[in-house]
Amino acid sequence: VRAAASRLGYRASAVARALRTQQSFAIGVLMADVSNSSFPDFVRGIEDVAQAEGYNLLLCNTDDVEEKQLQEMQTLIDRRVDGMVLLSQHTRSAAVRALLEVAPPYVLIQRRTASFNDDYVGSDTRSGIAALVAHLADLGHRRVAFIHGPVESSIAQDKFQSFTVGRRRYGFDSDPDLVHMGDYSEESGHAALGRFMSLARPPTAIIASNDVNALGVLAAAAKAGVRVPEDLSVAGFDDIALASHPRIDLTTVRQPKREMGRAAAQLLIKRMRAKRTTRGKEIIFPTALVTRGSTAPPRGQVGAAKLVRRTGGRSIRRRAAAQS
Amino acid sequence: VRAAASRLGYRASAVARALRTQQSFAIGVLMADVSNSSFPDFVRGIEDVAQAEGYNLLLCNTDDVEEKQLQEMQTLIDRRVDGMVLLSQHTRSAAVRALLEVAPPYVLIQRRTASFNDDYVGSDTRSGIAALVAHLADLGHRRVAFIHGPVESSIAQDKFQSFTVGRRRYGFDSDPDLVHMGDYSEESGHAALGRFMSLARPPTAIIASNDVNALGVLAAAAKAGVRVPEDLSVAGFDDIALASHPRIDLTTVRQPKREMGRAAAQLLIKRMRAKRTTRGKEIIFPTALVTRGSTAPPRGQVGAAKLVRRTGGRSIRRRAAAQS
DNA sequence: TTGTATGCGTTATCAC
DNA sequence: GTGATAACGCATACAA
Repeated sequence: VRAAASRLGYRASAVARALRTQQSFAIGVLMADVSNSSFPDFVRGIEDVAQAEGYNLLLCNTDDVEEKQLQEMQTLIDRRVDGMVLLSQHTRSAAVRALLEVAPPYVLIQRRTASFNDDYVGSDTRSGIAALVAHLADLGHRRVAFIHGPVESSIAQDKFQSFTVGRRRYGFDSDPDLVHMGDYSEESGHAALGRFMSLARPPTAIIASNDVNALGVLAAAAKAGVRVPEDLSVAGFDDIALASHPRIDLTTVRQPKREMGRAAAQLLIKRMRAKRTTRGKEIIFPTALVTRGSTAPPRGQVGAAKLVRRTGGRSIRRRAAAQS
Repeated sequence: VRAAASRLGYRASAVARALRTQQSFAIGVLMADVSNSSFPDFVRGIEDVAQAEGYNLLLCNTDDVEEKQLQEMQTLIDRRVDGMVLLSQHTRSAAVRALLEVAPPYVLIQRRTASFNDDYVGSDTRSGIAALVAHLADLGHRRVAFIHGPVESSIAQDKFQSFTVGRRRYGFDSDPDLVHMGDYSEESGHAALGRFMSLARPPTAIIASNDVNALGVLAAAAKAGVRVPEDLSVAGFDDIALASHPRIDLTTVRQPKREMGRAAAQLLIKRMRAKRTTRGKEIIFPTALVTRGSTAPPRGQVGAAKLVRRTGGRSIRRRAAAQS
């Protein structure tokens, strides 16, 4: 009957359907900036399962500005998205919590709120940093600088805490000067290197807040004539695509970003489909130390070098996962 | 009257409004893969103006597979997006054209369809490649290899044509072996280097299909012990963020991607608001040669090196724009 | 200005 | 099963 008419170009309106059924099959994704290399992998993972489950993604850039984030969240709510993914967003302020209160189901990635009952996908950053610190200690480093990520970021705080634990354990120097309060940007790495290298006693290694940040350190080092790893070891966190490039060859901690994005989307969709509200679930992915050429024994520590047997090429040491 | 009730959490439904007004204030963006570094900058530019104009972005990954693209396009149409941005997508096949026929306004980025009357935003790739070829010729290169992007890409074809013109002009060798049919991937660069270097007479320089592709060449060169630029000059196209990193330091052709994204969104919105249909408009951005450390005179051409005065640091030569 | 009815294109409900 | 009808939440047109 209507088959004939339908064949000739008719397509049901998803808008009308959304109004009628009260579900839009749209998922909002909030992030600081798509063009920051830290994020696209997560987005891709989210889209992988969203697409498979018939959902579309609404992308919002917040530039890490809470004001913009609130605005975009409101927009997504107005659009009646079925769910939201908050990728490394502000999650603790009263204004954000108030909006989340009236928001559709959501899941957090890379910014936890221990005090709240949210769905969360993250990675075992503490173990990752611990492995990294152990690696540097093995190489013989005792004067290790640390670039702190955004102060309000729970992940950045976790990393720092894990660093302090390791620092104590291995007897690293703990001058306040060896900690730079920065963020995840490349510029921040640039600035940090400048500060660290102008110290009376510069560090022999730097742990950056993440890979993008570490790229800034590497760039600044190259410009300043500081050789890596001969004069200075540098490590990052993330294992972005570039980190493995031979020209960069950055020791870092890998976290499976695309997988994490997938998991977040799955968690979210599950939550969206759930009839009754249950406790927030956390999925923590294991991290893995990826040893590359940017870390080596410190100068004048030739002895220590012998302690470390470089196997064939690069080595990846996996850390146990804490799944909950 | 209603002010009171409104204050207590009421928010108009964008879904209902969309149904009623027949405009969704959503723009669909189709791209191969967000996690490919070539794309996020464009997306960011699109979002800049979309956001300012009250539109939201629906993101779709097509993996450069026409089948997926068609599917996503259909989804966007079903969702009644007000417009679509086709970022380096298939645009010539009958199936795609048929869908575009019934689609809302759209704009093409980085894949032109001269035979159709579409809105288009691109960059002056020909001039860019011409400048690059001239640069290599100035350095003394006469045996220059070329990695061809996806065969169906109009941009890739443009680049190749411009290359052949320059090749003839400067009397470069024109062995068929010096052209590798590849794509924009890093792997493609890897493969190309292997093939070129195993030639009886390897090239002294390689022009990659884009920066990501060039990164693959650099990586493969590093692994194969081919020194850049001493043994081989390498150039890319795009000027992605990493290209300027001191460790990469890639000579390339810059195109203002974020600006192009912005222009595309503006063009699209203009088209969406237009009452009568007008001719398709093309906006071509100028490109600029960015000379960095990955290109140098070929071995045994010390004389030629003198022809080129490296000014201070890096030099950027701007090319005139063709605006239409 | 303020109020009331109608329709956007679906899905769901109800009667047949 | 098949077909008519209401309702989703707005905007608009029209009446008051």
